[in-house]
Amino acid sequence: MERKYSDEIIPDMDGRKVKIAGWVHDRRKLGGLLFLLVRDRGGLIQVTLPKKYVSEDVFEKARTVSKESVVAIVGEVKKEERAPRGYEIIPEKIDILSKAAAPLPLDPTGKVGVTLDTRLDNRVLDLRRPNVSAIFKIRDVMLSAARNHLRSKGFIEIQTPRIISTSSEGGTELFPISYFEKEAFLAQSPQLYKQMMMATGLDRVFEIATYFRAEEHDTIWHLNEITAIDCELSFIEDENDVMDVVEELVLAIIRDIRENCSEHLEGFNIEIKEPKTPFPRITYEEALEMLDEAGLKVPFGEDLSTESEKKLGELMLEKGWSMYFVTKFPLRIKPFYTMPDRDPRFSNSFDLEFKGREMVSGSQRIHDYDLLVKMIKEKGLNPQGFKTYLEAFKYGMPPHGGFGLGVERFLMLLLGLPNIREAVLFPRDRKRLEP
RNA sequence: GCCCUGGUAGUGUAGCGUGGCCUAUCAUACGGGACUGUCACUCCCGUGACUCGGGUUCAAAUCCCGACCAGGGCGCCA
Repeated sequence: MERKYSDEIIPDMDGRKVKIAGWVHDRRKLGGLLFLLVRDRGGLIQVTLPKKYVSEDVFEKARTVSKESVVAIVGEVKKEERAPRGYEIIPEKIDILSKAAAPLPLDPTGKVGVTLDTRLDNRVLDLRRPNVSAIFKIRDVMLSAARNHLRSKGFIEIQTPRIISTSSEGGTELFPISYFEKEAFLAQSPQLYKQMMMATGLDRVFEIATYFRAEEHDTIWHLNEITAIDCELSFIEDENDVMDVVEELVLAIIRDIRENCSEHLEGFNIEIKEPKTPFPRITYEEALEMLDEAGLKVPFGEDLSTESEKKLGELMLEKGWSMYFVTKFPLRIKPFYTMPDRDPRFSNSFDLEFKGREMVSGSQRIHDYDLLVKMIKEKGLNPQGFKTYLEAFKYGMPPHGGFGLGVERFLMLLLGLPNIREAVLFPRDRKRLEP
């Protein structure tokens, strides 16, 4: 008999024999009456066992089966107003496919609290909780929305190497790995490769992939293994064209989630609103002025501290803006490939801020070979290490720009998750390598 | 890397300031029992813990030192 999911059964199927399967979520014993709540991907199903009407064997199995055991049940659908879904199953057969050990290391029904550490140690059980798995159903919609949107805008999806040689954009630390007789590293971003793609004539590319950062940070906001949506596009005027792409992408994702995730969003105490558009584009200098007026001094030329970034978020939210760009960062604090502004102190760069946190970072890139070599040297890096990257700029490179969007950060901010680790199935941080 | 806070049954917690009355609280889970409409069912009985190592003291869950682990903030970083 074909298995049915709980949400495929309706009260009108009264009298039909069905097979269901799932985990024993809870059990309520009332002497001669026993309720078994079975959880599957579609939710919970009530299996009702009146002692008089089911076989002794079936009743005994249901009475003694441990919570979270996997069961398959064949029974009759009974329309019943007193049951949670308007129907219940009266079983004629119960197979215990896998017994769960007791007691459980955490409570999937969520009756008692549990710390994040315990949850992550027992992540598989944790993910059985509907509120937890909902995050990943939403994440799925997020990435699918991003793909659909970008494709509709003429971007093609690419895959660049995760294993890279020494040459990199500098900045963040890399994880070294052993690659036969050579030294190699895990990719921190697809930056150099996606730029090289601009010299191929593909014009617009995107990549959704995992990257590795060997930073020893330890916050609710950082991971050592992250997922990013990276885009790069050619023939732009300046960074404003890139910001247009970011804005449309972010809006497309939020709209898709609002449309398709209402069920998954139920457990979150949050209403996802479409941010006010167009997103303001305030320059670094303007941001500094706003902060100065609010009593927060940021030394000119320095990056915004966490405190000032959060403060700026508050100031913007007061004006009704939950999402906004900060543009024209000092060239000095940006990577070598960032296009300088007409005012050489600044750069054609931007961050997209959401709730006072950086979620996207992007810029117009340098497409001129000589300027690029000059900037590499100015950053104290050796052009020799960027040989293959630089080759791509020698034989015709269009003006281009791009950005990277942190998927976990977006998900965390959108859903109001208290810790970025919640947005990853199996987070990797400074201390955690298991599970 | 720095600063702050914490570590008590399977899980989540109370107790710690002012050491003794802790034979360590409560909830939930777990085992047993009663119960035919539960939906955090209810009720009765039971099992189960002071992170580790030193120290102070007549006496340490409680005070001190160290280690390990965790939570938060900052830095670095995106």
